[in-house]
Amino acid sequence: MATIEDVAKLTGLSRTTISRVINNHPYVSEEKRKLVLEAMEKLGYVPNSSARSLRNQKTSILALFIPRITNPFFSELVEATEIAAAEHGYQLIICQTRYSPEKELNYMNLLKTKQVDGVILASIQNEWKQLKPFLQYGPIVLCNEFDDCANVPTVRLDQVYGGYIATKHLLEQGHTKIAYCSGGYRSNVAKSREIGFKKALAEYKLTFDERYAFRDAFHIADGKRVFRQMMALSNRPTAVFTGSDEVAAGIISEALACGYRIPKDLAVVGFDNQAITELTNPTITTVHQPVKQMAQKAVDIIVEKIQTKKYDTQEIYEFPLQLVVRASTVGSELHQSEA
Amino acid sequence: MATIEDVAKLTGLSRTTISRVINNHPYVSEEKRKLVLEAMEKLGYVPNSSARSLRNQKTSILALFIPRITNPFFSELVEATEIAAAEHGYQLIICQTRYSPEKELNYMNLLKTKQVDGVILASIQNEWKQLKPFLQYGPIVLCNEFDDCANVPTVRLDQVYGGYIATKHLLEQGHTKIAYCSGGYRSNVAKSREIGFKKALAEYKLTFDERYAFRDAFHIADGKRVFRQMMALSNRPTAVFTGSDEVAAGIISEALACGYRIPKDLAVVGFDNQAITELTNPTITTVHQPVKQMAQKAVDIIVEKIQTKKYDTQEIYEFPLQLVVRASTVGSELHQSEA
DNA sequence: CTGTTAGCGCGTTCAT
DNA sequence: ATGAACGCGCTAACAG
Repeated sequence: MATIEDVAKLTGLSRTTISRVINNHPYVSEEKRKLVLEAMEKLGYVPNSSARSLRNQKTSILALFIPRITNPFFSELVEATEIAAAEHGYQLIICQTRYSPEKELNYMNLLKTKQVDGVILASIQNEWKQLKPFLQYGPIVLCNEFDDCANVPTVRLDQVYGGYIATKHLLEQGHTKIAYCSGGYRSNVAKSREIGFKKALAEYKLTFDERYAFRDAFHIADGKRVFRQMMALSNRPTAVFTGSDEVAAGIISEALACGYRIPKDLAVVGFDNQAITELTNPTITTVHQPVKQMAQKAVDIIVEKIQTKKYDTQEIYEFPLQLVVRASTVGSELHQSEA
Repeated sequence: MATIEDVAKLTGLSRTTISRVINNHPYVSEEKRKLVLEAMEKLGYVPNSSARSLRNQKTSILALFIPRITNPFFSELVEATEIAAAEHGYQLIICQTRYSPEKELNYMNLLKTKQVDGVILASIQNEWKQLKPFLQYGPIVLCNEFDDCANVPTVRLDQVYGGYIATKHLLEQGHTKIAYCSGGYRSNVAKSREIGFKKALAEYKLTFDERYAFRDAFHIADGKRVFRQMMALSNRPTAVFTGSDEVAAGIISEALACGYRIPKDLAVVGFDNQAITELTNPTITTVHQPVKQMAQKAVDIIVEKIQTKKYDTQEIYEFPLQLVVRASTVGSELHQSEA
């Protein structure tokens, strides 16, 4: 392992000059610069990251918190975040909280121990007051998930609007008995969608029926379960809003297996616009989320915060959502509403 | 930011003693140990990772190389690897090569600059001779992808057998014109499956028809394209082997859209046993890969190599694959072969 | 333009 | 059982 000292010796220069060449400092003669570069090449020298991190108080690593990566929404978020981070010269450490507040808090120590320069929270498992103290060690940026109490930059999507347009679409198809699915009680994303859902209902003079609410639907299997629960109700819904395409796909799958027809017997709208929405039969009406833009913005922001060292600024960046109409809500026998 | 020095001052002890407490060394009186622990608590002290990394020549970070994380197979691999790494006290940096040899080589510098303690390659974009020189900086373990020239630990699956059982299953259904899809020419995983594919054909006295081979199928869209290409052939295949469930799903989707029936007009077998295999209609016959075990083993191995510092040992750990028969290959009108 | 020097925060001989 | 002192590899004053 060649060190900067080895390069200095070989060239007969000082460590400082070598360091200047490494960091592209001015005031190094072209002659010596070439000499150094050659020596580095010859020795296979590369600066040691740990030493640089210690000296510069900077690791060039970001941590991204997600519940689980096998959720396609988060896969896409990780993909985009990793690419954006790389563009800024940052590496990305993945932290899967698996919906556990303890694991989340534990991973937060990465910031405290200075193993990462900043944390991007794409999901939140603790109360903000639990997380807030970590702000003294480095920047935290919320991306996707949010918390009104959090005095940090937040990049998010207009989930109220998302819940609204999806529900309104169902209402426009003539449905009045619409069930509601979401993933988790704790998530503000889910809560916002529910607000949008209710808002749409209210516009049609309908009230929210708690018997139609299923707030613990995350996976495909949950969708299948929810379908059976819905069909067991005395006054069955004719449409269902879900918080993810996975759940929607599960509902559709179970419905078909039970001999029901989609959307004739049950209209289904998903969320996320994942690849499966075009593979199931029928294809799934859903809400598209601009994940790439959101991730890019979150990285841009955190990189800026790392530089300015001002962490407790509440800035909100919101991106719009878009309804994508497919076959799970509009059959040929029904009137259509949107292109 | 409290340092070890601050704790020393507060307790009136030396830095050495504090360090001993941090690292659970013996020869520290219970009395002082408690004193130190209290002081650490009071100051909110936590050891600085960069300093420890520099001093110990160890970062406790692993790098995992994958082409792209949105491929569900790799999502699952990342999930399992992150969990296994955490169990060993390691963090995981994600490196998406996006099938680019340059990006792969670039990420390899993480090992050279000592930013990570080891590299797990789940895909390979370069010739082994390009990668080999990095072995002098730290351990490289192959996981999933492999290379016969590579003198490093390799954790892999029996892909020849995987190609064999999937193809044999199709042959047992009476098919004789079987197309072949794979992802990439470079991958030894794909090459192995092709060997198994041909082996099964040979047992049935059939020869491989190059016109039936499509070696550039990765995504859903590729599946759709391949279906159209197959149907444009003069002597159409009646079955198709694919290297991923995504491609299989794409083929099925396009086939149905074109009015064909699965498996009656075309039997399709996928690979990976992803969630979508149970969502499409018909469900997809596929090959299950024990990703979790593979990831766990790879992490165990690399952690061991980091400790022993012996990197160039060619050890091979192979896990078996399993055929999962679903509806895309066996219809009610066909004779069935396996439970 | 270049070199000398002093740490960044920690762990670890080697004494005592 | 405890401490003094050195150095991991690098960068940033400060001199010159």
